[in-house]
Amino acid sequence: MRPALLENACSRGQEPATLRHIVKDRLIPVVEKALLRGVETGELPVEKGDLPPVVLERPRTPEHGDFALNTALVLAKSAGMPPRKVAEVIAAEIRSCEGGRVLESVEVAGPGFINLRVEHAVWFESLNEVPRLGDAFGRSDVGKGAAINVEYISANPTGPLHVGHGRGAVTGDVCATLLEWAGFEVTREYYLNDFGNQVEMLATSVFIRYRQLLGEQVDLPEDAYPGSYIIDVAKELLERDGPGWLGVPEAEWRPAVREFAVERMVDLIKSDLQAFNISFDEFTSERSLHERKRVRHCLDELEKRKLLYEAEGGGVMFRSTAFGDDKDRAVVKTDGAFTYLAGDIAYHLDKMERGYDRLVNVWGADHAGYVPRMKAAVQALGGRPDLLEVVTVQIVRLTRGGQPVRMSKRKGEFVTLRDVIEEVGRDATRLLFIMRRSDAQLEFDLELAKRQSLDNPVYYIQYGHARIQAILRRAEQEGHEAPKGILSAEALAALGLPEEVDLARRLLAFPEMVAGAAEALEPHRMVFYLQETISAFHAYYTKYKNTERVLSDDAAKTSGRLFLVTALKQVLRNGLALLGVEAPDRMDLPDEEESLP
RNA sequence: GCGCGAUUAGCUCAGUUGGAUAGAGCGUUGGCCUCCGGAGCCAAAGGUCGCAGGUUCGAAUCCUGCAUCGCGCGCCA
Repeated sequence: MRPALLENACSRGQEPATLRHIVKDRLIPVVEKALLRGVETGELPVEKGDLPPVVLERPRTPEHGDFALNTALVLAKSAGMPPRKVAEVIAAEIRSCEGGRVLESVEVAGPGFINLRVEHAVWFESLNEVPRLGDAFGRSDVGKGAAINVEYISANPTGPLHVGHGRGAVTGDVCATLLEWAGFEVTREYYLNDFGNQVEMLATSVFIRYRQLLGEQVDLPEDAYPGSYIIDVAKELLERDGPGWLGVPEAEWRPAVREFAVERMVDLIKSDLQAFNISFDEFTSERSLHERKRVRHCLDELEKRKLLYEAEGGGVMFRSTAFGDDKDRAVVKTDGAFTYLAGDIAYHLDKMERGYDRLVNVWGADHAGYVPRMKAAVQALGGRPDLLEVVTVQIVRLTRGGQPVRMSKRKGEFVTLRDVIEEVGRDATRLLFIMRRSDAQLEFDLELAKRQSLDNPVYYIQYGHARIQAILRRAEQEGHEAPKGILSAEALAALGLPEEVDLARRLLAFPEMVAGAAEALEPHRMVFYLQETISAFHAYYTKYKNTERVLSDDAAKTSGRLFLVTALKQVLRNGLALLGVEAPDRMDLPDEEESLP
């Protein structure tokens, strides 16, 4: 049975699947109706069309109620009335429309805000959504099933992933998951640059190491890949094929060695990704785009639109300036070969032709200058200006105990993603990589990251989950009845401490937070949400540990609090799952008395 | 030189798309365990939101200019 308190004369039907905030979604129609009534009665001297959309903001301070409405401030000018006067009119309409069943109070405050305070019971009742939806609580369909392609990492297959790739990897992965939760149909994609100079240099590097292994005196060229993993590939090549490639014309060994090396590198990258809990739906090969004549096809499309022209010294230019780029870009070199850009445009055309409604690229900041020409290309091929969104990820500054870790690409000395995962752990690495806005530089301290203490946000968050599990285990041992399904009337009545209301409010904001983070492509919001929510729980726990415990002789209170804590556990689990981070049932304490004789 | 990003507490960073008295963690100082996990909590101190204008009921947030730092500016990929 649906609790009567939530039934409201002014509310209109909402499908649970579209629900983003169960309480807000009930209040907004009330306010809308109140505003319309004000206009109809003439108390609000504005046109119906001038009414702004109703926005319920969450005030910073609790004294300002649960939601704040700024409509009066917005309307004051067009109504020709003082803001507070407008607010009084609106507040009165809201009161009469709502009837005092959901709202505890409607107050005019400050310059003309209307502060709404929701009945405590409404918060707790609404919490029934959490067990009802379980692992799906937080999902919504604001994306309406639109197809969205998220491309990330796309590192050249010329070596292991490094730290910078790692940050892009988690950013892309969590953005993709957020979008899934927000109701998009998501494809995770890796663009494999297995074509062009860099992979040719990879082949060259491997072949030289191969010759060295066979005793030849040859030096590695200046711009070759110096890493020791190249030697490993050369050894594998020797193992598989023997010394037979020596003395063979380049035209013969090169394709074979290249193919072998790229395959090894892709395997290496895939195993790095697996260790990082990252997976893809599609790997699209640049080479295959050329082989399938997709690049030629793409240039034909541009040609049809009269957007190509011959350059002076030969080659072909793309008129990207027609779509806001600084200058036109070459797509065919003077030697007749396609440029990298030509392939990348073809790749984006390919994605467009596969029917995506939105394209998201996660790129390193060093590619930021590339964004205007890619957006120009997408528009040139008939895409909406906002079809392509690019998230740029700034560099990671790696430190150890505050001291910068020096990396030399020239000498092949760089810290790989795998090194970091092995040193500090997968969960810590993932979470710390996305706790900052992606377009801001990130300092990553290896010492701090692997410390298993409060200093480390990862352990702080995971500890919160473990602590709740400990309480639930204790409840079971002591024979308290586990809350299932709907909160009973008695248990509901027993809840009401300010911290309990606050927790309920936070939990119910979860779906909205997920949808907002997805829309903005800002995964770091999730980390902050979890941190703040757990912090609120720890404060509640500590404050009442000697007075109002979760587990007590009072059956109603115990039932209500177990319900609340179980809902909290569910939200933490869902949030951590979204981040791809473990939610441990217990955490082992480090040895406390190591110094005992 | 041009473009992009950044500039908020001693340090690392948030700031809900323009809201009310600008927040968190770390660090500093001082408190709280007859333990539902103290790996926790509370409190205090700490600010010219880089600078100067502008937009409006209202600006850390939007616009312009300037300063500083980083990145980019190839018929490389």
